[in-house]
Amino acid sequence: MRYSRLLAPTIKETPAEAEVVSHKLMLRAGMIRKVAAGIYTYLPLGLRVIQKVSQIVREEMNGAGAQEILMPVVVPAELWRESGRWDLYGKELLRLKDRHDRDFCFGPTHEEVVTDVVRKEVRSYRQLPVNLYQIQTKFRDERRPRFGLMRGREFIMKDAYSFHRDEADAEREYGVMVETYKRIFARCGLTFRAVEADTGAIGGSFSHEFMVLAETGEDEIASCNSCDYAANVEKAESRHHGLPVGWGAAASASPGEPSREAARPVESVPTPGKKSVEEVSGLLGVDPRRLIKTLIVVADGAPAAVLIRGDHDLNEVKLSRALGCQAVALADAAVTERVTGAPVGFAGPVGLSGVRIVADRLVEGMVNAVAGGNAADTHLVNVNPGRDFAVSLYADLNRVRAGDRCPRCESGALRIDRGIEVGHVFKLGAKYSEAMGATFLDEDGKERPFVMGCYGIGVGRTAAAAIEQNNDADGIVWPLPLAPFSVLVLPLNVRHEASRTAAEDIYRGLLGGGVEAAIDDRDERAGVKFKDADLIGIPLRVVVGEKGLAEGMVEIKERRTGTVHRVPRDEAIPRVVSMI
RNA sequence: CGGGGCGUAGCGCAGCCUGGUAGCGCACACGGUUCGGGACCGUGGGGUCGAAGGUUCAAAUCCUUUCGCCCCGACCA
Repeated sequence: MRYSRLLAPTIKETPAEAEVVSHKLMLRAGMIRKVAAGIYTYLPLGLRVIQKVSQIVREEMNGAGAQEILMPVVVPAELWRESGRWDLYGKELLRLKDRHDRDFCFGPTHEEVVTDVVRKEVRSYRQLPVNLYQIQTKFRDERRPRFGLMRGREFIMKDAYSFHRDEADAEREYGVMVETYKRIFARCGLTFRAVEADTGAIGGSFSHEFMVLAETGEDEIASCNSCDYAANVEKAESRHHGLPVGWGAAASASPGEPSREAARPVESVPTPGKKSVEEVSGLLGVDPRRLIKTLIVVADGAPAAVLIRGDHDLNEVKLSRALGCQAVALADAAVTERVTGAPVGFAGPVGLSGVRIVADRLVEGMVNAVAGGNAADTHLVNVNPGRDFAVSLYADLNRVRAGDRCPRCESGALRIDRGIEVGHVFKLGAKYSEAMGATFLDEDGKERPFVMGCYGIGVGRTAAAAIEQNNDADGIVWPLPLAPFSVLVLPLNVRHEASRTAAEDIYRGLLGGGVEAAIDDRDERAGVKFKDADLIGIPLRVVVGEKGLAEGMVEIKERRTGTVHRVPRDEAIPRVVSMI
């Protein structure tokens, strides 16, 4: 590619709309341009990167035995009604009508379509398993698109769906996909982790997310420093031993003996103006672990009280899963006061009526705890679960923190990192096949629903994540496999005949050798070309200058390290080839 | 969806409070000088001030409505 013909409109100033580095740099490097909120045009450089990611995905998926197909973007509502998701999916599903007033949607995911294909075309267990994937533009009408390609409304995704005769084979394929994904992200040159994830609205039995580690990630992931346990914080557990604090020095993360402390009678104590755990524990001189924190929440419209040990935080995702409800939110002051009969800050489980009380499993063993008194400026001490109040449900509701003990191994502690979700694999089971009557005949001639799996990769998001992880003050530092070009030949002065000719020769030689090369043949000052080259982030740069050329030399510079290799011009091509 | 903010040249912004001929930097075009890290000088083109309505002799500026975009939160295969 000749830069003089390339539409790569780089900009010096950062557009105001960009918040994260990948978005800023994609705009500045002339890779993408916004058309509407969360909707972008991919300019030539951006598209080349997308194609690089796609090609890696394609090769690895094909290598794993999957087959590429391409499904429609516009999907008739009937299919979504069959699965029940037409009514469940909500506003993220972009719905439209055709000229006959029939309902359609713009596919945000394609379980229904692919299940429809397979139920029509696959009849026998002999035809299984089958894994079909596509790389396609999706649309989800996100409430709040942001961060450029990281969370767009329209985005390119690889989605794969596998169909199996039984659970065991689905699990086998799941394992194959996990390994395939690891290869894909490794080939992309990314630092990532596969973590256990919440299955969310799509349902299914278990799932893993693939997280590219980056400060700006929207997700938090907990991982063990000793074993290979890693999970999204939404789902992560820590080791409790099911105990309260073993009174004395033991911390939550340490094993302890069950408390032998004898239960004492409840007493009311004045705690004027002391609302937070810190204030109350400070006033009473007790360890925060001895407090029961009572949160009033609204779960699918109904208020409930949630009990958490004082030093812990509520994990709302775990709570909503435990309650089996769709939406959980902290209640506002009015609801809290109505439920507890007290100002915010003095809620407690004792004497609460009319609301469900759910508690973290750690609360169950607490003895002589401190809790709100459901009256202004009042707390209760020596509160004991079971004796003083009833809990309708105990569950793990604790949000893990760095330093918590690993739930899987004896010695490990958890650390928390931020990550960008670039891939997600699910075991779906028969949810869609049953809903849509997608069945096959097994060896016994018995009709059975397909057992399914689904596997997604955000292609554009992967490119963005690569930038989040690979950039410096001058711009993008592409990992070679994702770079729009491997090498840029840069004649310093195209009006200098010998430089231009030498650069053209090298450029053509590289192309002839199958190297993805570009040449900056613009009549621009050297500084401008250098700045653009750094911004765009092409891994290798061959600089052809008048002085060097006089000595028969050119320079090869590595974008990532800044290392410059001075080589004879005739050796430039083999040197470049050896470096990529 | 709740809260906050912003829409003025392609981009980044000032002007608005206190109404009176629409500005700056970058980018762009032309001329000259320059030429290994986003050059300099000069000249020039480019604006329905997001849109609609209202107040006023007069609206980018004040009022109302509306659309778009951004941020925080909630939410999110």
